[in-house]
Amino acid sequence: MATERYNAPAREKHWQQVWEKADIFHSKEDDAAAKCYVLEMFPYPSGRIHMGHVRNYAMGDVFARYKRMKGFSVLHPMGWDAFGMPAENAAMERKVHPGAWTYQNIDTMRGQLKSMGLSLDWSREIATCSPDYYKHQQKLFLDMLEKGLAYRKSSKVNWDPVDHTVLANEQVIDGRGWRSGALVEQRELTQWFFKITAYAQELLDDLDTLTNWPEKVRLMQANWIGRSEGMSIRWALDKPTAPKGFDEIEIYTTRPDTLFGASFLAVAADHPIAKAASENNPALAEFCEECRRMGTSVAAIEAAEKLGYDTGIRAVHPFDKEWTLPVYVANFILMEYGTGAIFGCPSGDQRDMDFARRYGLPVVPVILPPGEDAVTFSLKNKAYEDDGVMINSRFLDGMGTNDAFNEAARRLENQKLGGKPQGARKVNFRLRDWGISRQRYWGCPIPVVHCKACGVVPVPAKDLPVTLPEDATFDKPGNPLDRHPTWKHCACPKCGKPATRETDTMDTFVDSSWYFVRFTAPQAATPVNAKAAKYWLPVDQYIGGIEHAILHLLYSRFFVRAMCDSGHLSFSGNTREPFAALFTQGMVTHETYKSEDGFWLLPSDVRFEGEGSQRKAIDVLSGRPVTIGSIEKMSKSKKNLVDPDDIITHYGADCARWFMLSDSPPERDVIWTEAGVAGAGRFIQRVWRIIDDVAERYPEKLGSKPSVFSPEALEVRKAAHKALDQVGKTIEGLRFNVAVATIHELANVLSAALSKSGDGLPHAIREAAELMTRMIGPMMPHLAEECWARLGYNTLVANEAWPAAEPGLLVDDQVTIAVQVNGKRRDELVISRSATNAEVEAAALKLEPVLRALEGRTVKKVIVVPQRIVNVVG
RNA sequence: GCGGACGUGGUGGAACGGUAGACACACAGGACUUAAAAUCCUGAGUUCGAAAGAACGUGUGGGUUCGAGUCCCACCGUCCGCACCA
Repeated sequence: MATERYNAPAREKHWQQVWEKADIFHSKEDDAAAKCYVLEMFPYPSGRIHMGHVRNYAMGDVFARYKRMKGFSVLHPMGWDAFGMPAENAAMERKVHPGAWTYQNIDTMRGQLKSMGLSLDWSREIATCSPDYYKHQQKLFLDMLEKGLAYRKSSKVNWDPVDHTVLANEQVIDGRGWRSGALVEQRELTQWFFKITAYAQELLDDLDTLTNWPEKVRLMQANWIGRSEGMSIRWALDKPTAPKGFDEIEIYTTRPDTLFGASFLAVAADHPIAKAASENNPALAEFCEECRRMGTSVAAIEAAEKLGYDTGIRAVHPFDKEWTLPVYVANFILMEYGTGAIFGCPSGDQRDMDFARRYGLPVVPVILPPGEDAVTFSLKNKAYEDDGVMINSRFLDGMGTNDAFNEAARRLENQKLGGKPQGARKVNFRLRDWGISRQRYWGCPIPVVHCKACGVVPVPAKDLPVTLPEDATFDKPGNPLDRHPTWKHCACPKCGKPATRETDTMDTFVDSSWYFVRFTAPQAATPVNAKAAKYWLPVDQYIGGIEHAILHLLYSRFFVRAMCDSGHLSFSGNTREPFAALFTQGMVTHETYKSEDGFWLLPSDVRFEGEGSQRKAIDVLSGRPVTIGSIEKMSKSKKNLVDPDDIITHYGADCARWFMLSDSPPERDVIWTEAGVAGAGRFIQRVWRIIDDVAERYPEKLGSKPSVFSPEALEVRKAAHKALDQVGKTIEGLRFNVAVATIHELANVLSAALSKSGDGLPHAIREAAELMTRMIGPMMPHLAEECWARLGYNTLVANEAWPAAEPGLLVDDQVTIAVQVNGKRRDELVISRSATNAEVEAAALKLEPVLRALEGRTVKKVIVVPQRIVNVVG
């Protein structure tokens, strides 16, 4: 019998050394084998790994190890998303250089990840802050610049007054910086942009090819891209009322069918006409200023308030020269979308309705909803925005919405204003170009030079990388590169005269938009090694947090396309998608604890008394009661953290991995509980005891199959092979919690079998033990090695093939069939698998509970689903 | 407001339209022990019943079906995303 407990922490170190010495996770391009590129989103080196990392990397590792065992040539790399603000904040607060801080964190976290026993190819490790990485990124930038995919323009930007930097629209959440939480201001600055909008249609269309992505993510991206089909329509302005130099206004609409319901036009505060009209109208100028101030922040909060100002200008209806409409400046019109001007149809749009009611404008219903009567139909204050039949619309009357759209469009296309068609069909996208300029030090320098004579001059490729100066200062806010005494001064690459470097660095999302490409050839002299990229890409299974559903994933999808179009990359298939399959795992959550005086407490500072509703928490230090709060995502601010290091040194990495994979479906949040971890730890000991027991009793490696198996032995064999089949399938589908349950079941069977006897049972038990050892290999790799060695093998489970289940053992000769009467289960029937429907029916009708349930009624019908169920209808 | 997901025992959760509650946690009883821990065995959806058994059970109400946790419709609740996108 097993005497010693399995000492996980000690044995895990041992097996990690064995793996490392054998260098078994080193991946190579092997044309003879099918490839599998498994990738988890690489971490930001914040200092220490957290439980979210443990969960993410445990899942990826199970998949990678399983695929290795299945014979795939696996690429499973790791690196560091190493540029970004926190390093600069650390520099400011603690007077350490961002680089030193970052690399120190990387060292710590690399050590932590290694202690998890992940099957990573560490020879491919990359850090995006290394010039070895970002010099290639600068080359990519230059080539995108040449192709017109990177450009500079002046634009209103989101300025974060705390971080002193520009933010992309995606980084502004509810009017606040995603990192600092500060209210974002609008500023006019010249910025670098990537032309992601050039790919809007392709990025949208190709979402359909991503069938192994969560539907939710595809939908979120589609909404973000925001395609709409409509028309731009030019309206003539009524001469006497128009400002100087303006004789028409162009609006964008998706509903030209509702033109006869129009009662006003509205333009954005930044619209040229609004500006012109403001010139000799101080009150209007003040109103426009007010709108701008509301900008991103307050507008979001006071979304309900629709305000406008009548410019006095009147526009002529495109279908009726005698009909003029007022032109307003309105706070709910965005200059950035469409043409920054609309026509308002109050009956067909709720915003327009609100506006019309506020300013006493006419409301003419033009669409009759299905089932309504034209005579009695009225709208009150609720617009009808759906389809219906046109009314009050002259030549459109009686048409359906679609036909009316087309008819209005046709007429406008053929109708001339100023010699040009008055209307044109137009597709509009919500997606805007990606602003990548950041006024920060710790990022990839944008490799261009500004010359008074030559303008913007790209740094020649031979002069790359443009590296960051080591001796920057971080003692005050603002851009350290800009205030550096010498760094920005250089000679113009074109004319040689004194010039200045670009001091903006790139958004760190650029770094993570192609790291998965670089992993395929991390030491290549060019950004991409074509052969390696062709072999490994796309990523076969990408795993990460749902929080990147839009930003990182959309940028990456854009970036690989830009890399293709600038000659760096080519895909063999007909889509250009970087991630063939995506899985978004849930968060790790934990209870929160608050002391009497309102401070958050770490779980390790709290002890518990009582159970269930009587459960009370007590502050370990003060002995005073603690309020148990809601279960939330583990975060530094709420202190509901459990340190992975503590778990790994106490219970071992396998335990942490196993717990993370147990119970909760991987896409859902998992609640970290002490009891759950302890349970996982107990199971590890149990597996060890079982294997130790088997090895003690049956020390011989599995030999040839005996000719006779007792029923008990056969049951064990069936259980083992069914489990093998099931575990393989569930890992394949990333349903780790089900795989865990299956292994539990097998352990139960195996442990029970040890107290039985019968022909062939030793063989069956030994076989089941050997199978189970390999089955746990992907999930608890260290324990598997220990068990495998105990079973007498000197090979590594990590190098073993995933065993093939015997098909004959996956099906039963005798099947249990449920017997229902009128859909209610009354009994069950054990019958030969090959029994005919008639035999099953006959057997079912003899069952006593069936007869009882029929209560003498005649049988009307019997439905037999072979090997599953019989339903007697009576 | 719009869009989406989800709702199953005390808890986490299983379940190709076919025996609901696998597996685990927690719980209770028992064995082992001087005792405890560890371990092993047993029990358990709810209600009625000593038991056999019966009725009711997957948020609520309808529907489709021989049969619904699963499909359809409406509602309630929870969570997430977007939010004046014309």
